[in-house]
Amino acid sequence: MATQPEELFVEFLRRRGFNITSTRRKIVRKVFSMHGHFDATELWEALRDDKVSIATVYRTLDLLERAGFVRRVSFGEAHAHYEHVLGRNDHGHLVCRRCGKVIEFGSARFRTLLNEIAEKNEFELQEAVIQGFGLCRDCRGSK
Amino acid sequence: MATQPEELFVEFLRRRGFNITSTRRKIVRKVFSMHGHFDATELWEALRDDKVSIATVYRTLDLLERAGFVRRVSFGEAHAHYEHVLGRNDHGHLVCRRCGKVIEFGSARFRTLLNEIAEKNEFELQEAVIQGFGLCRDCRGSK
DNA sequence: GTACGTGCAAAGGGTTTGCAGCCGC
DNA sequence: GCGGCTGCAAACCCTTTGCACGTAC
Repeated sequence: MATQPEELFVEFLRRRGFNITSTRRKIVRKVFSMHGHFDATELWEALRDDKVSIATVYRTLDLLERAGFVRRVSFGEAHAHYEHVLGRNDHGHLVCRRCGKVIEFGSARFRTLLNEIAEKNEFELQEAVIQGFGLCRDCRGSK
Repeated sequence: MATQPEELFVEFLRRRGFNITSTRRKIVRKVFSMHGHFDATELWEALRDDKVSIATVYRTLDLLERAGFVRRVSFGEAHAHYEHVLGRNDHGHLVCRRCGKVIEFGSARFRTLLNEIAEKNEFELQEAVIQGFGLCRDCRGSK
């Protein structure tokens, strides 16, 4: 049984009847080599040697998101950011409004609370977003 | 001392040296007559009789956001949503991915947890976003 | 060989901006 | 009257899409 992201994605494609192409392999590989968060353009630039079009980057990110390999996150900017999901625990973000730095923290306790609330509302919870906005240590002083 | 949103906003404008215009008054008034969440276009349509341009709607929303009268919220769509803030408690959202319904819940306990985490990271917390995505009661069945 | 995937360029949708005229102060 | 405010239209940016060609199967 496959455990590498690339192979897991290939399995996903096979199971769903999608073609397994070298472009898709290159993109997944790159996605999982990215540290932290990235947007579509950053990913595309990281792939410049592979001559992949930005359109295909978007299409593959969409596929990866549906497959649950990648999660779209929003840091208050207009455009989307992504993070890969495999082998990561639930976590939230503290986002600095001044320098954009993102601090992650475990969000298990938030999950528990939110599950209670979802249950009370007969809501089927699929995903939780826990984020704090403000100023990081380095930026507090230079207000 | 003013307590109506419109008068509070006028005070804010005066204090900051902005002009108090009839357009700005119309927009605040309409913002605080909106129930729940709205986007810029919905607000603009609600103002159609007042012949306000969409550009001014955006500019005034920006002003209202800086003044802390309005909060920008993201429901996973590409464009921004807003909600007014005055006289409202901290709350989070459960967003239905199928029908878009938004259920609000009190988020005081989340705040407490998040404050602890912020403190540990020497992070100055200004705002918290607590959101759950999934399926509401009505949409669970018709999956 | 057929259907799906890709690159390219153009279109799309939400948001911002430059500018000329208008209005608050 | 001056400087900020507004409407208009054009510009912007990120994202999606139509189409012709390429590639997996």
